[in-house]
Amino acid sequence: MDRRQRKSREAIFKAFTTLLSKKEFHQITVGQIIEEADVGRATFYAHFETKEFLLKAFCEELFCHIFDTQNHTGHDHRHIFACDGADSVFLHLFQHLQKNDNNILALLSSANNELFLRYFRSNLESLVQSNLSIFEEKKDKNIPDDFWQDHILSTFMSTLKWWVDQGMQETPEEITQYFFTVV
Amino acid sequence: MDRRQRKSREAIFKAFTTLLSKKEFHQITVGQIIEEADVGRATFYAHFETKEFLLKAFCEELFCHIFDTQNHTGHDHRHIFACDGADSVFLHLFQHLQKNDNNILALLSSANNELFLRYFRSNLESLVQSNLSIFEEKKDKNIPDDFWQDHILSTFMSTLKWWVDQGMQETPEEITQYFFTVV
DNA sequence: ATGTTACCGAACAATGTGTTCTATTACAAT
DNA sequence: ATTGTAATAGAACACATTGTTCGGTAACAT
Repeated sequence: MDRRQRKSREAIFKAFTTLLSKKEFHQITVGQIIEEADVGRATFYAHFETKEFLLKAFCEELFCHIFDTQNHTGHDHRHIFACDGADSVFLHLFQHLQKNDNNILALLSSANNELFLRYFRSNLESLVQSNLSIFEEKKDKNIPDDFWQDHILSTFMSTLKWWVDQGMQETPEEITQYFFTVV
Repeated sequence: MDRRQRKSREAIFKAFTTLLSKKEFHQITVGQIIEEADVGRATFYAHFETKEFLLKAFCEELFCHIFDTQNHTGHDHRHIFACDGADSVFLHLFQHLQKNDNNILALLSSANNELFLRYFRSNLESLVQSNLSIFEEKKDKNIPDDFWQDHILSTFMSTLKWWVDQGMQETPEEITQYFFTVV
């Protein structure tokens, strides 16, 4: 990719992150983004159709980074699926989130970001699906599979949200224990 | 209240409900509301500061109707707290929602309405608080009280959302059973 | 060195918001 | 029934935001 393109794209992402830490998504304007990013208006629209597409691209990069199953060799970052052995993927995910990469928590805790939460949830969905066996013993036979799956997903999301809203005072291990206790 | 005022207010509420059943909140404009309600622009702003305040007022009336503890005598509507005896308030709430008063389900199932969900949740909060004892036996002592309370609340919300999104094929009794099973 | 491509900056139309004004009409109280 | 009050319609208005277009400039790859 052209260096200029990359620079503009990154400047926009950076500006977007900065603004997201200060205010909600829907009250951020394109004008603010391009001012913060110091790029021209036309440049923004050359990169992203609308503000929503920016969020979409932003989430995709973020979730790719967090959820991606592939190991990027030569990369010091360990993906959650690369974890060796005993730890649950959920603990690993909580640990990962605690680092607050890319200021992701600002998105989780701010008031309105249901779009972000939807992306997060849908990315988490496949993770839960491939780990359903962990919860098999806890499942009651009287409830449908998809309801059960939805419940695990929802419980993870609300646990995470509760953790962040409370200021993340618990360790990832504790929060994982809470999660497994209630589910 | 002046009959003209009441008429305008109701016309706006009605138009708002109609529009909400067709599209998401954020893509409804004031222009569309006043056209549907057939009131003047200035009239709308004489009643509501902004579109958000309209939603706020709308939710307050709705939740007052559903959650209010007072019995309006001479009113054929039975409030959930007026239920006599054995049934849980949660079953009663599911039953109530099944009737789809005021098209409330359009708000629950449509894509973006996190504002509505927040109102719903905060209204439900006190209901859960005053019924915490029901779940006392299920509570694990290793988790904090507020986490437990948040979990019950979140589980109810996600159960309701799942029910609506799936087309409400289960009876209120079944869905209540699901709810109590997973919580 | 050259052709391509992204960039800036400004201007632009289109849409939506919230305010203000005047004239009109419904209302309530006497 | 009359009269003063208050809500309304309707239009105009300033303002903000969106997304597009265009010409000139500078960075890029080869």
